Amino acid sequence: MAIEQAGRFRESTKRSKTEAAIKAAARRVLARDGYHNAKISDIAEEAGKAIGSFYQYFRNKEELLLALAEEFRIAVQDNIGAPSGIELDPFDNLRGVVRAFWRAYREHGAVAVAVFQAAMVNESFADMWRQIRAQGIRIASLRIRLAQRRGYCQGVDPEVASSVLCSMVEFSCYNWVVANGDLELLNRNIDDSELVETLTKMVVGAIRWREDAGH
Amino acid sequence: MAIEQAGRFRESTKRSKTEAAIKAAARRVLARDGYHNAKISDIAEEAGKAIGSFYQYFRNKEELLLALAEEFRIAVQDNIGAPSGIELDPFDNLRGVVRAFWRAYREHGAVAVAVFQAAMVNESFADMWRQIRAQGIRIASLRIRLAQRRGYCQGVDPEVASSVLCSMVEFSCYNWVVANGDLELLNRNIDDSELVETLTKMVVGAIRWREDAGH
Amino acid sequence: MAIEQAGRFRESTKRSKTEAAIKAAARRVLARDGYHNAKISDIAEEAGKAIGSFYQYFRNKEELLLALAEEFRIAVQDNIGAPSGIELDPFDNLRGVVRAFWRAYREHGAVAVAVFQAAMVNESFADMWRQIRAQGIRIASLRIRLAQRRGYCQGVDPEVASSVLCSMVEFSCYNWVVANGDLELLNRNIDDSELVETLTKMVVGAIRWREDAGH
Amino acid sequence: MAIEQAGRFRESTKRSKTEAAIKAAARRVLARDGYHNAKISDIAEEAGKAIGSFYQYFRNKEELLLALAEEFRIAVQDNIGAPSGIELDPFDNLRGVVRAFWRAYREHGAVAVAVFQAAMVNESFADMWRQIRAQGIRIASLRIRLAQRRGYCQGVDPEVASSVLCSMVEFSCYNWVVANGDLELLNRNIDDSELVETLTKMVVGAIRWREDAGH
DNA sequence: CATGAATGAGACTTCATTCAT
DNA sequence: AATGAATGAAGTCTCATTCAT
Repeated sequence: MAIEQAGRFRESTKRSKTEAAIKAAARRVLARDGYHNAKISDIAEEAGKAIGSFYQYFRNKEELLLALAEEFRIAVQDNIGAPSGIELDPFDNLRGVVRAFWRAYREHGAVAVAVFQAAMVNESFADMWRQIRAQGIRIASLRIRLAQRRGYCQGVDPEVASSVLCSMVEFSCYNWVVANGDLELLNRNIDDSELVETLTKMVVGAIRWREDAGH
Repeated sequence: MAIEQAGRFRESTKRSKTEAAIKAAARRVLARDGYHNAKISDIAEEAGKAIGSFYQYFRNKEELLLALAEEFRIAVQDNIGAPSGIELDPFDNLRGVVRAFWRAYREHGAVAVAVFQAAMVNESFADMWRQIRAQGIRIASLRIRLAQRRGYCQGVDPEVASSVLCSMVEFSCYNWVVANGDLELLNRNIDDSELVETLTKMVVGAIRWREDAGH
Repeated sequence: MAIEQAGRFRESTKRSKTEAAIKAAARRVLARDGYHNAKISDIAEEAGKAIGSFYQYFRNKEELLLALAEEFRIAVQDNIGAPSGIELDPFDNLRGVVRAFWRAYREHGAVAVAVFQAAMVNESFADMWRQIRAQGIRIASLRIRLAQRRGYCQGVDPEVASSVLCSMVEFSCYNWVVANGDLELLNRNIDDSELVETLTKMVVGAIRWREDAGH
Repeated sequence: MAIEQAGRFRESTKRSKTEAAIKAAARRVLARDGYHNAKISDIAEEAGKAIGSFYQYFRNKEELLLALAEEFRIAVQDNIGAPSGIELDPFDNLRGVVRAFWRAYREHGAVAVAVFQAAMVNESFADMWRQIRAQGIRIASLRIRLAQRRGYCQGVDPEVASSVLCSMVEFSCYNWVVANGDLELLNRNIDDSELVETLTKMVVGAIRWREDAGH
């Protein structure tokens, strides 16, 4: 029985090893070629496996991306979710969220972009994309309401403002993290921390204003 | 000679008529199907022309998009660039830019998105995309420098801040204008003017802050 | 205008020529390899066309067979339908039907068999097959009712008897016409007319009996 | 030695158990999906065995079907062949044969159909099919000769007539037994015994006629 | 013997592009 | 210039078969 268990264990290890190899290869190919240019055969080759092996684990490219996206979603949640003490100052809290998002993007950016690309062409990914965004918008809108109770950013709809906030963070990360974003443009060496710092300040600024503040 | 000129005129008119028909059809198909799903044959059919006619005017889909993008760039410039009196208050000025961008996006959104999609897959479009962004970043960074001279948003790099600003505007527009952005999410009837209003307030807020402002 | 018409005529001629070439090639390949072994590429090659040309005319193998089957159905109708004077002696009439069916099978056998093969695997062809059979059963059952009114084959259901009759004719034709049926078995030179003659006699015999006839 | 024998016995029992499970599963899958759609993996799964186990007992799908077909042939022989008292009236005798065939078909129809399907595509199965038919034709031709000696069905070749007879029986059984034959068509509840009864009457009628019988 | 992951040949299908009319 | 049939490269996916455990 010990042998049988060992056998099973070894087998399932082999199975998950191959799957992991394919996923890892997929992330690399996705990062390199983008979702639309990523061919199954390239992914298999990158993984050092036969094409058929891909289909042992995923029905097609969509299902693969679905699996990767799930991992991304979990990563974001793990980074953001847990310590988001609502008891904190809403601005400090937002700073934490931005940093967490940036970190997740740094690691899983290729997948996030791939989902985004797929969403442009495929309705089920468009849905997933909206879900992910909705999650972010909900989180941010809570902070905005808190800020409003303290007298800030009066007269704007919290969800709309939250949508803007998310766009700001997401797309900044996209343009900085993903292939040759604006950094090349800026032609200067600006390190991660400065980017996040500035982004955070502006996120906070975008909701920490009062109508009556003089110019 | 008069006849010849008339002939040429008629010819070029006819030529540009077919070309215009194809471009118009392309815009519709792009809006409907996205760049990657837009087939040459679909565009030709939508234009009521034969496939061969497409190749009479464009070498391939890229060239077509290049032409459309050029029109988009001009439209944005016409709306924003020229008369943007730098003499104005930088915040009022930014408000104008945001509104202009929104208007351009409303009209040419499909093309903008198509260029964006193409940029994810094709290096030459990625370059074009960066150019377009650079244009926007340069414009915004001027306003930020002005604001900084008045004591606002000290301690941030104007180009980085400008990059964030552009991301905020572009991606908000993207998510609102393009197919079922966040609006569906919000599940509420929010009209254009409120969206732009909020976006503008936040854009301004994002740079109109002082470190010493108490909570 | 004459030129335009000529052009159109020439073009449409070209179009239908290619389609006809593919259909003819398909019939040959179907006869040679059977439905399941017939590859699109083989058909295209046999027609001297590129694979892509096949798809210009048929969405897939099913649609091709559908078209061929329609021609078969029409051929059978043309051979049988028209002169089936119900005023004739029912037995003479049946003889004519058998001969007509045999002739149709001789010419379109490969298609008939292909439909039959496809019907074993594909529900929509199974339906078509049942339709074709139903047509035959209806025709035969009329003759059987006539025969019954004259006192023959009492006590059997006309539709069931008709089903048997059709099976007899169809499957005899199948086994004789299609690749090396029973003829090889018989190892003798038996010509068409004797086969049809015997088949006809037995078809007639199968319904021209009376219960009271002594052994 | 006793132990060794016991071991062998147990082994061979186990062996045949797995083999039997696969065969039984194959019959079910064949009935459900047809020969061409029946995948090895489906059969293995249906048997609750691993794919590899299939190859322990059969070299491929053909060999499996060969084995099943052999069982079918034996079943038909057992039902018909052996004790078919030639001393009986040839018509009574034919009735018995028809009933026997119908019974065999009812039980092993799926295999018979599978062999038939395979014969359409595969020369070695075509051979087997002809052998099986030849067997039936030989049996029936004997009865026909007997009938001819008594003055019936003069002027027809006994083998050809026998071929027709076999086609009638086989294909009627096929159309009635196999998925949604003509029964659906008839749209009526007709039970087995009536079908066999009618089939038998017509088989007999098909050879029990005299040229001189008046209309 | 049993297992089932790995393999890759082979079939299908799409679509950008060409070219003869 | 306009047309659209013809083309075939390239990608997707299936499934019989092998082989290491």
